[in-house]
Parts: sequence; structure tokens; C-alpha cells
Amino acid sequence: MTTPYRFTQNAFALALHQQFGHLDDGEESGITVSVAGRLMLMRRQGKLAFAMMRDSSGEIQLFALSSTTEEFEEFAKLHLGDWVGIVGEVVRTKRGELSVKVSTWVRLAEAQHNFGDKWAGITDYELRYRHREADLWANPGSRVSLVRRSELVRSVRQRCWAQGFMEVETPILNAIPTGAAARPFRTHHNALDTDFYLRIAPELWLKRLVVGGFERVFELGRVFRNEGVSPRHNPEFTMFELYCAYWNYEDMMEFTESLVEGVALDVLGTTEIEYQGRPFSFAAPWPRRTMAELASEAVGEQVSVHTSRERFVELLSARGIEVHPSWGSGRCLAELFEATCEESLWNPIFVTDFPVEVSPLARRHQVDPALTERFESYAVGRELSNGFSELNDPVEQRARFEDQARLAAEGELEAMAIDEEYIRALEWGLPPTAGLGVGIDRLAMLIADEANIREIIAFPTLKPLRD
RNA sequence: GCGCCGGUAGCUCAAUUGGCAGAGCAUUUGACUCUUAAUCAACAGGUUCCGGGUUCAAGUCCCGGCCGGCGCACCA
Repeated sequence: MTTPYRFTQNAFALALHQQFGHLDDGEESGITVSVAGRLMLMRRQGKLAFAMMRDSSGEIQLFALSSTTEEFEEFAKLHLGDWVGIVGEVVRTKRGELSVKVSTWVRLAEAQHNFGDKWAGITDYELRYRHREADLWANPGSRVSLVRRSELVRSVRQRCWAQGFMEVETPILNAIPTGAAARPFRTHHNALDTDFYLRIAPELWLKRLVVGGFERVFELGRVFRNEGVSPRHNPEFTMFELYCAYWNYEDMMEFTESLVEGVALDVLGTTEIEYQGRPFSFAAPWPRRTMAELASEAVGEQVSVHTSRERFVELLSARGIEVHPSWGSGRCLAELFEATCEESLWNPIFVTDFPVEVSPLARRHQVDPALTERFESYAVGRELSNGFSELNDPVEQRARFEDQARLAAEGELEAMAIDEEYIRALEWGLPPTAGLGVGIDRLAMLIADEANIREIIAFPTLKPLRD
């Protein structure tokens, strides 16, 4: 059966409810409109038929009569889920439902599968994630969460543009996976007969653009990490990274809290929300505490990057954590912090002054060379952002990479690879620069109040079906 | 990768101790001129995820596999 190639739509459901709210029961407006959407319900009553049509804005009832609706019998036999285009007058039925009184109509597309139980929708996770197109109609909440994600991304872009940041794109196919500590995906280019890795972070490329004179750059892009999946981890996820020449990490903390607060205002209209039933505030400024302070409070004694490794072994093993032979005091402090503090950090907070040992790309702290000018923000017990004053000394950067290479030799699977081209780039001169990374999916979970990352990814990674 | 839980009609879910595989919605047919998850009547709809095994008898018990959810591990 041939269906139309186009349809002229001139009204949306939501706007009709706003414009014709004044109509009395049984009153006809005299205004003819053209609407389009999916048929969600059909109630036939003899020579009348009431249908519910949903478009991108909302729902509107369709009211058909055998006396005035063209091809009434065929209209009443439309299937739930069919796309329809409707021309008719805006009326309010005797029972008070605003409706489009169908004059002429056309089926724009047939739905050969239904959209779930009309009351329960679709609840099967597998069906919802594998066929999100059906889930979006069956479960309005899915639509809301994905719309919020989109609005979040738009807000981030607009706020960066407003401060003079330029959006750039850097390679996803990388000869060396670097810029973060993670296991990569591998792929192969046929014509070059070369293996490539999908990027685990855009970080080093972006700093090379700062070397090139782009003083304010950001990238919003997919990164890929070959790790386990969980309610908080998808193998491909969206990273936001931003670099600003002449800033240090304190400038970047101010930028970060202002950006996230602003995004919440743009998307939700408030900084005060509930996440999974528990109150939460994005309001800036966020407190700043050093990692050593927080870890000391948690364990009830003063610890720092200068605490002996032996003491850390005791503190960590008491908490069931085995200290790897390659860990120094810095790594131990970071592990202790994660084990004792991370989960309890509910409202946004900046944790600062990370050990050099766990921060191979960050610049040394000016008052304690065992630390770096680095921060991570935490919220709802999870890492939300990561930023630092960028290490811009090529000689020291090489030494830091070599430390990572030693870790790799000792069996550390996630150690960072040495990138000679990046070191060469630094030799051309990177000005003092601060960088920021935010996991957009994690932020979207907060904004959309979703506990599972798959809910804010339209098509999350699933194993392919096979027999 | 490991552990726990789950998979029954297109969708949402039942099925007692191992004893004829069911309901609502959707689909199909019919009735109904103001419905609101409309209502009423009727028809139809099944590889109980897949493959083995135990048993007179398996949706149910056992073994293996597939897919999903959660937890752990890894990470953001």
C-alpha cells in the first residue's frame, strides 16, 4: 500500500491545549488545524470513534464521526502505533476532552509491532535497550531522560562558546592509546596495514592545539575503554574536555563549578534537585579539600603523601586492600582516599592536591613537589570531573611517561603509554594551561535522576544476539 | 572475568508438591452517536530462550549454552 511522501503539519498537541483551553464543553472553535503523530489509543463507539494521538509535544484526542469523517470505517480500523496525519476542527467534546474533529486523515506509516501494554508499557530491559525506538513511545520517562541529556550537551556548548572556547575535533584512531589510564579497543586499517587504537581520551591532542595557539579549546566526543560494563560504565561514553591557556587549576575549579551549576539551571531551572530520592545541590561555590585532609579524617590519623609506605600497608590491609609492590605512598594515599571517602561525598566537592604518582600529566604543586595541582570533583559518591594545571615541561613529561612504562613492565594493565610525538609537541612550548575533563554520561545521570547509565544512552552497548 | 537472580502468547504477567499452559491488553469478527486503560460478545494466538538428562509425566528437577538485571573486580 502506498503511503504519502509528505504531510503538511501546522499544529502541535501541546500548543492546541494552550491555545484552546478556553473552549467550553461541546464548543467548536471554527479553527481547522493539521496535526500528525502516532495513534496511541482507539475507542470505537458505534458511529463515533475516539483516538489518542501523540506527537513530539504531547497528546491530543482525535474525534471521528461517521457522518463527517472521510472513510470513517477505515479510520476506526487503524492500528495502535500507526502514524497518522489529521486535518480537522479544534473542538471540545461534550465530556470535556479537547479534540481535533477529524475531517480528512491519512495513514503516514503502518506499525507492524505494537508498543507494549497500554498500561504497563515495555518493562523488559533487553527489549527497551535493543529497540529504544519502541521504548520511547511506550515509556515517556525514557524520552524525558534522553531529552535532558541533549539539553545538557547544548548547554555545555553554549556556555563554552560564550566564554570564547572553540570546539575542535581530534583523532579517534590513535597509534598509541594515551591521555588516560585504561585498556583500549584495537582495530586495523587495511590500506595502511596498521593497527590503531580507539582513543581512551582526547587529552594530548587538545594540548597540542594549545601549543598551536588555540588558547581556548574544548571537545565533546566519544571515547572507548575496553573494560567491564555496569550500571555506571558503558564501553563507549562521551567525554567533555576543555583547555584554557594561562589558567591554573584554581581558575579551572571556578570554571567547573560555574559551568555545572549553569547547566543545571539551563536544563532543570534550579540547582536544588533530588537524586534517587536524596536531596542534592549544584549551587556554587563547592568546598575544596585536599585528598590528604579527607583521608586523614576518614582514618582518624594524619596521613599524607609523606606517610611511610609501611603505615599505608597497615591502613589499607585493615580495609581489605592489598598493596601492590609497585605502589608508592602516593598511590597508597589515593587508594585509601577512594576506599574511605569517595562514597560519602554526596554534594559536590573539589578534592585537590593529588600525588604525582597517580597524576602523570599534571604539573607539580608549588608548595609540595610530591603533589600536583590537580582536582577531582565528586558528587553523589562518584567522580564527576577531573582537572589540573597541565605539566608543560617536556623533560619532566618524559620522566613521568618512563615511570608509567615501569609500571606497565610490572604488570599494570592500565599504565599510560609513552607518546614521543606529544613530548616533541611540548618542546615547541605549552604555555601555562589548565585542563578539565567531565564524563557527560555521569553528569546526565545526575541531571536526569537516573541510576543506570544505559538510561541516558540511546543505544547502550549490549552483546549481539546470536543463536 | 566471577557470583546471585531472571527469560512463559505481540506486550504485561499467572501456573500449588513434578500432573490437561492460563488471564488482561493488542490483533481478528460483531454490537454500541461523547469515549477517557471505554464497555459487551466471539474467534484466534505457544519450540514455556536453546540443547541434553532424570521421570509414567518437566514451564517446574539436574547438566551445558545463549541473552539480560544486580553485586564484585576494572574503571569514568
